[in-house]
Amino acid sequence: MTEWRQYSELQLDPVLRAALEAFVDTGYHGATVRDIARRAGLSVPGIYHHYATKQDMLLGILDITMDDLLARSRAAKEEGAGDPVRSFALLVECLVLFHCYRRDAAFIGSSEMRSLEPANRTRIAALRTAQQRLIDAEVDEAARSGRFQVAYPHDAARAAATMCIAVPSWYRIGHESTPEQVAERYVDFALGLMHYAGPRPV
Amino acid sequence: MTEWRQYSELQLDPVLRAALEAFVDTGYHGATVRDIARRAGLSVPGIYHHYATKQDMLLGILDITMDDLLARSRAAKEEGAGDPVRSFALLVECLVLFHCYRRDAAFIGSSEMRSLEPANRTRIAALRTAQQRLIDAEVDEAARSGRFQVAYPHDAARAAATMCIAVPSWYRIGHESTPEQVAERYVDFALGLMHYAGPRPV
DNA sequence: GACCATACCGAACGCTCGCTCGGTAGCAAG
DNA sequence: CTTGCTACCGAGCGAGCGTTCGGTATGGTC
Repeated sequence: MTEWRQYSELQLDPVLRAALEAFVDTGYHGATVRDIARRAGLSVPGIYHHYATKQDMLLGILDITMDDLLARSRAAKEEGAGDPVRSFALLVECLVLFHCYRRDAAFIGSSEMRSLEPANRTRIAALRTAQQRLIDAEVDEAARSGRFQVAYPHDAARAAATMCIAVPSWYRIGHESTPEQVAERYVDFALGLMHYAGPRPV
Repeated sequence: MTEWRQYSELQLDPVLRAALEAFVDTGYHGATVRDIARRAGLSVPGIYHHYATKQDMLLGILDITMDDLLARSRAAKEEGAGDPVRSFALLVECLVLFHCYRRDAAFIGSSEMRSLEPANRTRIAALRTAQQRLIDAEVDEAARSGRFQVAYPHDAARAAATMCIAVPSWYRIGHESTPEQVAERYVDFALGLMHYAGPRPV
């Protein structure tokens, strides 16, 4: 994954695609297997031929989504290797692009964590923690070298991440701004939040 | 509401208190009326003596919560009247304190909007829009006078608000930081996000 | 003492839920 | 031309859902 800015349609089989639509509309508990089947153009047993339980559908969506995000984030971070301010800016850009282009999946990823059974939640939560640590590491280093003037680096990193994660709550494709425009603005917001005073690194 | 920084236990009757607990644990659709009844120490018909439907319980919680937030926000804004930077800072402080002290109710307020029936959603959404407009107005004015160096004031205001609204996703009372400490840090983050360079106004 | 409103409850109604049973249709391999 | 595999479906199971019915107990009013 070197082209982390490049997005084509998310690769989901028809069942997961239908499940994702249903979960976005009514939430995991509110979505019925009959509704998912109708959206997929299948019967209810047709759905169960592919996935053993509704829980497995949620888990499948979240696994694919988090793998995609982590791969892109690692590539973005790599692009700025050696310069923590630049790496941080690229991570924010990546996070916003992802939450615009993968809006539905990203939205489910943050809103339906609690609908996972404990063992599944533990696994997915670990992926989300890994994602946050990528950001924390760059902020820590930029703060240590004095380029970010921030007294509580982890709090600041979390604040920056959460404002990106909230993007799907208001953005959708077709919005007056493109994902690239939103990402550019959010990089600027995030650097400001860190009280970064130098030149914009992206 | 002049003492918008003061918090005592949220005034909810036993049924709404139980419903709020249940909604936080499993979400609106995942919570059952039997579960709410058990938490309230009542039978199922006992619950229906007080509220006609489960939907009315969600609506009651959201109404009380949004009224509380809006009253506090208007008071906070008033305290900085005449100085938009100060008003904005007070609004952010108020928003963070609220999302710490009223964590559960605030969490439901942002996560269960989609579980409201259309007519109810419209009403509550209007309250949330009013809340956002309070912030927008101050950011607009601070940007117009050049004290906030931000090219897209509404995007910046939304970014600032969403990072505050996300606080309940990680904070709970008993956290190593007090609500007042979190609020102070977030005011600093929000002002940085606006590229504010002057003295801290709070 | 009759009346009424408030605050509840045991039992159950009709429905929908996640999920399964016992199939069929199509197709490739032997 | 049988066998076996994949991809499905009509019908329905048992459980649990939101909600309701027909009560009872309590306490205040005239």
